[in-house]
Amino acid sequence: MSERRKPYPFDVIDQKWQAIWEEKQSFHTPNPGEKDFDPGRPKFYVLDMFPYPSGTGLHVGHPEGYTATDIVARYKRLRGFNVLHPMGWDAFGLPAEQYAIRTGQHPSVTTRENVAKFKAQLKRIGFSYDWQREVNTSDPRYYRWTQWIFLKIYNSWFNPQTRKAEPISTYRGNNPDDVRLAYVAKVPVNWCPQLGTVLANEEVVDGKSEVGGFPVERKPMRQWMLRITAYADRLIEELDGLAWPESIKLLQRNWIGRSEGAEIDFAIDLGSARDSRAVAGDSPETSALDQKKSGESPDQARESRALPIIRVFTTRPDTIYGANYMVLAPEHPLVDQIVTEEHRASVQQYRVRVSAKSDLERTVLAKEKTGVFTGAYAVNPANNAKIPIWTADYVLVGYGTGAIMGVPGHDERDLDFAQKFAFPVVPVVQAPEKTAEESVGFLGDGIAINSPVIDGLPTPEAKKKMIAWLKENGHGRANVNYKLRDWLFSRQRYWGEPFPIVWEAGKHRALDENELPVVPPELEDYKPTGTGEPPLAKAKEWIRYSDVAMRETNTMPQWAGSCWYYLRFCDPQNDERFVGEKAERYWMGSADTPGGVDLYVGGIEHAVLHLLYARFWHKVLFDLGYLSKTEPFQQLVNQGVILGEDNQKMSKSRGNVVSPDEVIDEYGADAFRCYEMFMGPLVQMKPWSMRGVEGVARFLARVWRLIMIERQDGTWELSEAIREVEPDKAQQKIIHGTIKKVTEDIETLSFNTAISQMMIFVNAFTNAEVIPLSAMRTLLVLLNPFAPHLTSELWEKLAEKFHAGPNDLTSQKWPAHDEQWLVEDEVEIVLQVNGKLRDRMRVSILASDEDIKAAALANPKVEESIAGKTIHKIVVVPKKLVNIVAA
RNA sequence: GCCGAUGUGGCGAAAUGGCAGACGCAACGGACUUAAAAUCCGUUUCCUUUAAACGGGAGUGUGGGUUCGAGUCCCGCCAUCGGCACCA
Repeated sequence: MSERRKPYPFDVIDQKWQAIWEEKQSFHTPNPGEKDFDPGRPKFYVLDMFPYPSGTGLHVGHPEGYTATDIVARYKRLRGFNVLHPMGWDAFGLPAEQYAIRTGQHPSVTTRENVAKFKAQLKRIGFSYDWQREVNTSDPRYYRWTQWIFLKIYNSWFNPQTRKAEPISTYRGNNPDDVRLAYVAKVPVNWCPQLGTVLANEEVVDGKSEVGGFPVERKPMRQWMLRITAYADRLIEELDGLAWPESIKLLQRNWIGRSEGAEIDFAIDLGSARDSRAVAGDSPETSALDQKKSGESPDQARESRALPIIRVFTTRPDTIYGANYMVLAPEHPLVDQIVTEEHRASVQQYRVRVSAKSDLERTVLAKEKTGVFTGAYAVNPANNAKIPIWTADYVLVGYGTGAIMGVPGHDERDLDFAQKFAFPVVPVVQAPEKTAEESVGFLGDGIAINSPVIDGLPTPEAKKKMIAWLKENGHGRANVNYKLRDWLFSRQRYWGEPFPIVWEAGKHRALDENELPVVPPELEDYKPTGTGEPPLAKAKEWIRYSDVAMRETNTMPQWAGSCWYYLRFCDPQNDERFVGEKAERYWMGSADTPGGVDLYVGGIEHAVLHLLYARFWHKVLFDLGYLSKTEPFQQLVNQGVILGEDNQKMSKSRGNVVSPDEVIDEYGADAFRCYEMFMGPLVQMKPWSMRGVEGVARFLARVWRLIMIERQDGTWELSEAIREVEPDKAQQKIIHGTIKKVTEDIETLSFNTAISQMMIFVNAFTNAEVIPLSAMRTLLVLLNPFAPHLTSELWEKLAEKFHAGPNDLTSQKWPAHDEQWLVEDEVEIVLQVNGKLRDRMRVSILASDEDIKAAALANPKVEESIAGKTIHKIVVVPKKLVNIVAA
């Protein structure tokens, strides 16, 4: 490769301009109040999802989104905006820690090396980041504020009245620890033995860890949780005003999984509950998770003092007359209380069997329903029928109340279960145009039947009336449930933010803000303990906070740092505040939008992880008065995955990974950037092609040779063809057409077609004997965001010779197109007969519809086609076509 | 199973309801060259007529529909990809 002569000296040019930008700090953006800040310009905040600096360096997928945002950033600067375009490092994370486990090298050392490598690679591509704003989540000056935000969350609660987070001091209840937005709970969590840590639901895919693909088990552990469920409704509602892809909004809505329905209380039938202890139990334990809620409901206090009840959640209260059995999740705490002696052994056996199953076996792989009878019975409050209570693992302890009423007539799963265990099946909703019998298995809305209270009512009304009836009679109430669970926020890791928390006499307590940052101790051994105890527990000195207090030894998940980095970019050096008020208001306070970052580009893999977590933190900080907007990201764009040349996902094992370095070595940074954008629409998945890079490189070389010609000795000089002349009419048309198209295309992120248009421009000038200087200067500005090195060099060359303005392209103005050059005096009109193309003709733009009709009918090809037919209609579309309908 | 996205030449793709295939790749032909590379010019959806040219027909996964006119809008189906997945 190396011997092939370069089509233009991109290697020299790239280095030269990167050095100039670095030296002049061309892309540094001052904050309000700082030197050189221009308040007269509008602001634009364009952000990339910052990378985890892995040891393997960048592949060509990373810079796809980065190139898109860089083009927008450079374009907006040329349009006179103050542009915030930063980059940083999501630097806490597993690989550095695992490397440390293998080698003993401190993760901070590995991280520093990887960051240096990433940064060098990004700089080679010529991105116009403001490197003075670089942040690193593993830097104590950064994570000090991550810990500070945690304290804010810890010291807040969600007031359901105001629907906002408020300082915990405003809470009037007895125990603030019950309502904090950060709390400790012993719950079944996703424990991954291989990784030695627990994981959030969002990090578990098909029962395996998202990182590494190791099996994950359910295990009850004491962990830190963040009360994201308090924000479930707002996280759904406040998506509405955002310019995000509908598919991502939908993904988030589905993940939150709001469903409206009712809670219904089923009394346990005393006649069958032989174990007197169960009946005598005075704790109205009704739900595995929502005890607090039920404890507050007024109608329950009245009736359940003496009797245990089973509370279920259903979205179909209108089907209650069809409920002829109940199921408790195997983990449901009431199972032990209600099971009869006769069935205790089989229930116990069943529970053991279930607990040995992985999530995968319990869900995806479960082909047949399983379950056992508890021996106990409940009473259906609608018809007082005595119905058996079973336990079965198709009911999940983590959703709703962990118990259901079985309605085999109108629920697929219940029908499966009923068929397997031979329960009767009663239709209670009649499907449209079906008989009652045929309505078994019908899941949609119909008419209530066999249901005295609501007979004849259509489903929506039947639901309402049934809920009202249940409420009136003290058997239930309307309720909303979510799939979203609270966010499991602690990890058993070394390389993460320590919690600013100490434990004293079994209770947690927040450290004071001025004790931050809490820096992790040096360790010799970073290995997970394997017991679920975090590695920090090994630092015996460090964990002793005082004679009576011990430090929390869990660390925060990697998401913590990325939850607010976009805020820190606004004011990264601030040691007084997580972000200065003025800077936050300026960069994050866009007028008339709910969000602050104007354009956020990144991978779709964060649709329900980072993007949900960051929105949650943002709302808490907004509620507490620290931020200007309710949402962090106004416009979101997901770039498509770049596949290998073999159309497969890029991976080391397939050997199809392309590194930006090899591409830049051979074709230069500008060709790399342009190809990334020319491949196809930004959001689309598309395969890499080295041939394609070559094509784009040829285009850039043609631009070079429009302006430069090669001497005998192989050096380049400015072409004599460039003259200070006015472009002719045809040239004006293409110049202004290109200005218009490229401008519109950048605004809509259609970079591929913008490049196509510039190719057309260049092709049009390629063999011109005289090339107007102004045309070239326009082209260089338009192409600059895409190919900044090449255009800067050529701009300078032209400026030197023609003494035309400053020789720095970055201080130029984006051109505006002039519509007068785009209007034509004559247009081509398409002639159709019955919608089929027959001929074309040129007519004056001033021709009337009548003129055009007459000319069309006089056209010989048209005459031929309509010969012997009757004309029914003639459609004239001005400047476009004539369609003659004839038969 | 449910939800969503996408189906256009040999390939990446383009097309406010109005000339399908812009632009690029690959391929083929030509110019330049002793030769090659590079560069420049041209051809290139498929079928078909013809000695050749001019022609003719079909065509955007598939079947319908709306419309003077559909790649584009509507309904059904098929395929691929992605998400969720016993969520009551």
